[in-house]
Amino acid sequence: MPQYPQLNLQRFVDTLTSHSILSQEEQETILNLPGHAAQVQANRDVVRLDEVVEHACLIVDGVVGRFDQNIDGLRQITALHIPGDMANLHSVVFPKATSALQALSTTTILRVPQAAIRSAARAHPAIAEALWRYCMVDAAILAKWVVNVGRRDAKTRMAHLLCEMAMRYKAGVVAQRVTFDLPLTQAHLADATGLTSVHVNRVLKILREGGLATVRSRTVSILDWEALSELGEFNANYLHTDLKPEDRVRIVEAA
Amino acid sequence: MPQYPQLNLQRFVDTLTSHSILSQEEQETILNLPGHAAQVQANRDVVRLDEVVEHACLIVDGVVGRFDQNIDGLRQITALHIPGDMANLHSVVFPKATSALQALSTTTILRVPQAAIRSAARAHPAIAEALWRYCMVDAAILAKWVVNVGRRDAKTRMAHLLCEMAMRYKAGVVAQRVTFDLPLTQAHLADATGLTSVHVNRVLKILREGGLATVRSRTVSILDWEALSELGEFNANYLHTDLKPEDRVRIVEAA
DNA sequence: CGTGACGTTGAAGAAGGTCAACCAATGTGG
DNA sequence: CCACATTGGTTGACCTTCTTCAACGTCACG
Repeated sequence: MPQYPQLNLQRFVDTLTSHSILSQEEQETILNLPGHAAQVQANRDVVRLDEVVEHACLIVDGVVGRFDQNIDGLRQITALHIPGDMANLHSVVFPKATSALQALSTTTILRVPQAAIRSAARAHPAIAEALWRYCMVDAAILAKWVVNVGRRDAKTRMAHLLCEMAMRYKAGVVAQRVTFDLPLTQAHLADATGLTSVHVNRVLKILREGGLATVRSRTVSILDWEALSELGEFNANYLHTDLKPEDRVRIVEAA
Repeated sequence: MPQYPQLNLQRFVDTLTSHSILSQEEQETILNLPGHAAQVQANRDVVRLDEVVEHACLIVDGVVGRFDQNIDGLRQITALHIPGDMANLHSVVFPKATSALQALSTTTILRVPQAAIRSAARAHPAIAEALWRYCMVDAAILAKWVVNVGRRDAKTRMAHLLCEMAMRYKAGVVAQRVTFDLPLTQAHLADATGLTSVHVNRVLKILREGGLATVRSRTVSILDWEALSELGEFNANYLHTDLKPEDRVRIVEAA
């Protein structure tokens, strides 16, 4: 299946071009990046802590979490990566992993050699710039998570997370309803929100009984987008999706 | 005072070269960046939310915080920037601010035009690379803050923050003691740790009475570095300071 | 059909928040 | 130079949220 990488890289290019301006040639350079697919079982590391990484991981299917933990082994997820995301693009500039990446469900990834990404970036400064910008969107999400975990109560936290994931999955809102696949356990949601799984369970019950959303182990159904996003104090700006064309950026002049 | 920018930019170059490899010429290019100094009073915005920024801010003196808040106006600091830090370097690739920057004490900043930074990056790919890497260190700190706020109790959180700031101030450990200037109020510490100022006060009392550290409104004295860093579960790796020369990175080949 | 992973629920307890008062230091205008 | 206001720090009493612990349910799978 020679088209396999291209097919999946297209989603990455789509993300890049949603905030950066890339010429046709530059886009094709990215589409032609090599990569080999691999499957990772749930709860297996994609990247181990302190590993020196030689590939960036494009998520093709499934979900991958970036993990850290406190001394008691209490885990905290600092990022969730879904299909189309380049999970550890930052390793292009920092090869040694400062946190582990773990598959949260059976996941298909495309390993793209950093050497190839680097030479693409070297050949096309606009690509380097777009990759940098991509990393900064990740950082903006991270900053929101600090606020979420630091200053919001459990219901609000969970609502915010569900809204964020809905937007990132580009799940369409139809008649206030949104449905998407989120293959996470309640324990994973707990690790992402800084709660216990018991409390996550109670919070989900409240959301369910309030008619806001139902979360089964694989699918999220938001029943009242308006209400849930208000509860979650959710404003999608920080995701930098769907930027108007005039808001997209390019510093490097055209070739 | 024509040497003024250079003097302060030197600290920024030092930070860059602590994880990136830059030639003499590249370093000088950064040192020769233009910039004009400005004073900002405590609690005044350096950058307003949604403002389209034309300058990056090098902190010369004082402390600046990156602020976000929940719907009730409860504030959360997502980053603290101290002298030598380029507070909003990411605005080079994302000019529109997604969070406000506010001075926490009377602060002197050096505003460096983005146009100049961009042309330096354009002329020297290694500079672009080093700036990208700098942003990724910021992001690594952010990820640690998520863990701190999400999974640690109040004492541990505060201890971790104090250790982090001590390291970033490069305050030397002398006979287990460390002292440095941290011009923050307890309310600021609360906003950084996701606690209330009342509880910050109680936690600081515990640290004081345990002989671990004293925090006055302007100076932090860590009395027992060993004990405080253990309590705070602090491991400095993520700060990427003092990398061994062979761990520093350069992708772009030498000119 | 047993075993393990995941979800659900209740009861009790702890960590931290809220409210309110008061103190000390500093600054300001008369 | 004093009256007063303001800001930041301190403390106590009470209350809420979330955690902890423990039990049990349910579904999938070997």
